[in-house]
Amino acid sequence: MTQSLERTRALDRRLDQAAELCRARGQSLTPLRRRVLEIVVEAGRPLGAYDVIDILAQERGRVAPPTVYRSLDFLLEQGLVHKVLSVNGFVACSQATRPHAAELFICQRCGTAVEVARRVADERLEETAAELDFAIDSVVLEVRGRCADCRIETSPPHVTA
Amino acid sequence: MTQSLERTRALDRRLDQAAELCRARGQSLTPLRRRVLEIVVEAGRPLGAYDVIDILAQERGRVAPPTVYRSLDFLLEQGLVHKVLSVNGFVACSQATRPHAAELFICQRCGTAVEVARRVADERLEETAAELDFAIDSVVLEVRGRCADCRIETSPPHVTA
DNA sequence: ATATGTCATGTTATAAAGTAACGAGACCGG
DNA sequence: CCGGTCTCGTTACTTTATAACATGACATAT
Ligand SMILES: [Zn+2]
Ligand SMILES: [Zn+2]
Ligand SMILES: [Zn+2]
Ligand SMILES: [Zn+2]
Repeated sequence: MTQSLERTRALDRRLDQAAELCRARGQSLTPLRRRVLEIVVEAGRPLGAYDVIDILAQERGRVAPPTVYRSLDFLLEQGLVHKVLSVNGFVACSQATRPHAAELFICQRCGTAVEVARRVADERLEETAAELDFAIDSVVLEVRGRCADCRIETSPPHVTA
Repeated sequence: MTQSLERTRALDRRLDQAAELCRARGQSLTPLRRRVLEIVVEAGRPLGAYDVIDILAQERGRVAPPTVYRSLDFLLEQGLVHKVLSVNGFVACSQATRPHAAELFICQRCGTAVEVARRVADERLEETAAELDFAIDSVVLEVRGRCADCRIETSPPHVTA
């Protein structure tokens, strides 16, 4: 668990930016919410709500689900994390300056989830929606497969819990 | 529950085709699996596994979850149904001749899910995967919003259970 | 016909994910 | 001080999904 000072500073900066973003919206990144975000950012891959609960519980004793779900819901609303339906998990947004639909490449071996900036779908998607006279509210795009590091490996998933 | 004879025949034909498809693959669409598929087709929108359980239970008494989940898993493998992550549901595939990723437009008011044939994503998706050196296994694309019928309505969701 | 194997299903129990409802403390403005 | 709002704690529960084991049907081999 020896994280470099540099990384710690970068993390703090990131959290400060998130706090500022919330403040600018008249919302507050409370200590709990900040810590939950920190946990998710540090993980670097999607975490289940109950993973977060377990981590928090080591620090503060029993933590009930609503405590964490509320914070995660808040972070979702603020666009600071994304929900990953494929794994029932939550991952930190890599570009949280404004809310957007996530486009994720999720490795089924190591569990990493890479968020892609460029809109992969968009044009044809909106065309199709227009043809259907369908009013888009949100889009879920999740690509499952093997990341560069894992595509050689034949071994079973290990997903370093 | 007065379904027209025509519709019943069309449904039977569809189920027969599914059976033939399985047979051609050395698999068997057993009575249970056929009935589960029928239920999902008849619903015309995503059903939860427990919805299917309830319907089956009216016909045969207590039905335990594994019974239905196994059938649904089979139908998923055969590409006869799709899982809809957004609603934890299962919907009949509208073009099951060969397996494919579903691209679904899901109405959040009435619950219908329209499957689109044209690949909305593809080109740019594969480009991006190539750049990441990511080996695609499957793609989840779910568009949430309001269908043509529901986009006028302001009332709350009713999702005719 | 008896044994062996495979497949589908039944059955029990439990895990994993998510939410409803209520209450207590902090904090702010009247 | 009081009333509202916001955050979090707590209890209990619902919904979704799976593990593990048992049974019955059918096919094939001895
Ligand atoms: Zn993002
Ligand atoms: Zn990987
Ligand atoms: Zn389909
Ligand atoms: Zn609708």
